[in-house]
Amino acid sequence: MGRWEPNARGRLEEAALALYGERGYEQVTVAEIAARAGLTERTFFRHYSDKREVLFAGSSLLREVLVKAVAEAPDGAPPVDVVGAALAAAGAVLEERRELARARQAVIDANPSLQEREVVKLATLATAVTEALRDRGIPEPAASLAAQSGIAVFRVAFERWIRETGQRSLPDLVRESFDELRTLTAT
Amino acid sequence: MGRWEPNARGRLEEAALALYGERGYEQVTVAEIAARAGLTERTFFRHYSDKREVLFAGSSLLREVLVKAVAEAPDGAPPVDVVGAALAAAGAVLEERRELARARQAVIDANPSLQEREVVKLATLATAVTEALRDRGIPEPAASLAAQSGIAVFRVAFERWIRETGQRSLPDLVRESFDELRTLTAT
DNA sequence: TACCTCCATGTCAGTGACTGACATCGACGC
DNA sequence: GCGTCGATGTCAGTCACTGACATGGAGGTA
Repeated sequence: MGRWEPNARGRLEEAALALYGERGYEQVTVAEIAARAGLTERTFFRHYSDKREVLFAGSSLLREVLVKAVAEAPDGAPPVDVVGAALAAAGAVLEERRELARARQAVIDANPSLQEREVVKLATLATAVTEALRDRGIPEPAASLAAQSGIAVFRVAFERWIRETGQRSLPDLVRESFDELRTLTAT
Repeated sequence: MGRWEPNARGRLEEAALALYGERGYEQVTVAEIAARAGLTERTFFRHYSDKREVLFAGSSLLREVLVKAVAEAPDGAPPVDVVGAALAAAGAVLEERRELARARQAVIDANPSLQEREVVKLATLATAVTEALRDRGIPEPAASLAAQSGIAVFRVAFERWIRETGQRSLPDLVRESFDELRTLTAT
């Protein structure tokens, strides 16, 4: 057994989400989060660059999944389909963490500075997808347009998925929202 | 004459831009900005919610111009033209402050946390335009699409305007970029 | 076994952004 | 003249975030 309990990051993220949910983001100090995780404030800042970032660590996983899915799409597939498949893959990742995602989103929705960070993270995802598309040889501005529209679709689907008590899976909702965009732009 | 020098906000903004430009955003303290403006740190925070906001105060003027232009566009004009006219109006506002805009953008481009705030401000502008369009009876998703594409066009034109030493005015560049978008989407 | 290096974490002392409470004092209306 | 108002000052405090240095188990090496 190590000198320290394992999975410090996991404990920090769990503690932060719980405390932010209980008392609101601004009413929680980093020292409290760290204490709840059995760590010190200094260690928190070694893992996360700031107090918000602890809520957004998962977005790097999402980015990897998106980029990988774009890279591995069949040759010659149209950009729209490539992005659609990538978004469905990302949706599948979140599908298994629905309650977590819901709690996290509630915290973000209650605080403007967290929304600010969320917007940036989404923009980062769009940029990553754009670059992955360009690596497939898709030229601008098609790459940017497809990526940004795709992220917009994902937001819509994600919001429905969070809001509904329903049975539909996130990948299904992504496909559905995507079809709506297709319908719109086909007119 | 008043008890205080007039135009405290103007002095704060000028001092902040100058200091950020000279030494970089992070190397400047709010106390220094306030001192240069002949005020105290506390007064700075009465005018601006945080250290970044002093650079973005002008965006509310831009929002007003955009919303007003959208509202006053001729009845029955297609959304695209409404947005185009609004962007040109906003461009005209900035046209008179080119060196200011250039200095400000250089500061923003040099600091990620300022870029974060900029992204949020642009999103806010897009939302305002969307609402103004909906007030004209333009339904979703046309309103959102037109607004967001419009802001994207504005960003492209603005970047060219900042970068070029050229003679072309920002409103002209806005129209030019807008035509490029039209060409793209017409295919 | 003894030793050594690594590295995640702890400890401590800062700096600076931001806030709340209260004081000040010209302008302005009465 | 007098009272209110509003922009600013003053002061003390909290907390996010950082740099420098200490600690001690893990895992490798002689």
